[in-house]
Amino acid sequence: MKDRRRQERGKQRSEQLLAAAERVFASAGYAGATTNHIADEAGVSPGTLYQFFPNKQAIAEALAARYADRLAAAHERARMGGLERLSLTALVDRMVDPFLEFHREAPAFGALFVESQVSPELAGRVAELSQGFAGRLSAVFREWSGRRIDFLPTAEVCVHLFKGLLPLAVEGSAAEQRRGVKELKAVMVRYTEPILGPGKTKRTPNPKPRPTPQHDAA
Amino acid sequence: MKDRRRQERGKQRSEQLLAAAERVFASAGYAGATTNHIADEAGVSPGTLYQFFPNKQAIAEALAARYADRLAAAHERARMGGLERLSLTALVDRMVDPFLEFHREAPAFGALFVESQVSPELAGRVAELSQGFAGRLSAVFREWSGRRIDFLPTAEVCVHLFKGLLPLAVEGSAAEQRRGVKELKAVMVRYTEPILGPGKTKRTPNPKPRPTPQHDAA
DNA sequence: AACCATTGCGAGCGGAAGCTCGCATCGTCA
DNA sequence: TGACGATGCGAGCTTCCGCTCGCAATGGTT
Repeated sequence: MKDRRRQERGKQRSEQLLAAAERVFASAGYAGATTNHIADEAGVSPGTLYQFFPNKQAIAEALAARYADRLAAAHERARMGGLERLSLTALVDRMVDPFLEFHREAPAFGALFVESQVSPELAGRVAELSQGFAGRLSAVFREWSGRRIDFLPTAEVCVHLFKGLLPLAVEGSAAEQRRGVKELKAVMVRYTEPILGPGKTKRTPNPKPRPTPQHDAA
Repeated sequence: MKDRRRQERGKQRSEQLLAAAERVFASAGYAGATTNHIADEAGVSPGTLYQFFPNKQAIAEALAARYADRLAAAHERARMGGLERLSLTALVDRMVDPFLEFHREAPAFGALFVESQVSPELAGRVAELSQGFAGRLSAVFREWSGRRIDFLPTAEVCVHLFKGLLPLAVEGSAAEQRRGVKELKAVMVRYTEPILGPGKTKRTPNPKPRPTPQHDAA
């Protein structure tokens, strides 16, 4: 009874601290964040923080682990309903949109995902995150294309494209963000198109599927 | 006479310190580098370091400014001889190769160029670097395509592609680096092709210029 | 040789950040 | 209600880092 209560409280505190850490990491980055600030943001004392996490790094690792799970779940959801009948553009939408939406509701994700120059252990966790993403992407490519090729290298390039273009897709005005997202998707489509092949059952089987996309805003 | 000598010595010391800072920034990043370490690496005392630079940030700014000049010069050199008769692939080579070579001989460049989470002033300097790069790229696109369009947005996307794929092109084994460079160029070509148009005087005027590039290593 | 401006040194200062520890508070049970 | 373990607090310890300042070494001029 007592233990149960204690565990529940602990879970709550833990969540509370992780949420606070998320906000602080998002605004200051990992290196710029201080544990005192995180504790403050959570409304608890530094001592309480250290009852739940052995050190600052562990907080970021816990966030990374949670993000890895959530992102995998989001992509699993995106795969429901099958992929074979999608155009390449739609396929890219299916992979990019959940990722961006996830990024929006987990703002510290970007900071941890992109930020280099962290401790080796944390870097390892983040690398796992990227690898998981790449693995899922390559599986999707394989399923969609029907080819029995190892798409992992291609997927890894795509992950780096994500990282590189993420700032364009989430920073600046709403219009700039829309542009950023569009360019991100365009890059993905144009890069993967010759590698994935035309696909088997597409909605646009005519020889000129996309009329050579241009900048619409001159 | 005395002044002349003093100035010469000062320049030497300054160079010495910048070279040391370059090594330290390259291996530890900006935040991870310590001024004491830089002074040590240069074989001087912290006090001497602070005779030439008011603070740590100024060191990085001096490096950034020097990098901006050098990179601009490298690109200017790459434009010599005209661009009109080049294929798009060759054009991308002309812009990417100097950049990569520059990165190799100025290893701290990548750390400063990619690293986020620095002081606003330094971030501004780095942003200038990116903008200069994007500006030159857009001018090249304009000259090559012959179209009187503003290619700056496209060029900015390209700069972000660079940043994102740079790790793939400069880390890992030599074979991995070659692959990384190849993919970087492939991304550039495929992304810009529909925007830049087919070009006017190309070496490959047949309707199927590149036979749908694939992964060569399966 | 004597002098002195310039250059160089490095122990140490000020402060910030991660983390701790002894004490206060709370909640449960006799 | 009193006692006692669990929970929470926050001042402060330890370490590290950017930066300084008083003193020593240098070398050119007289």
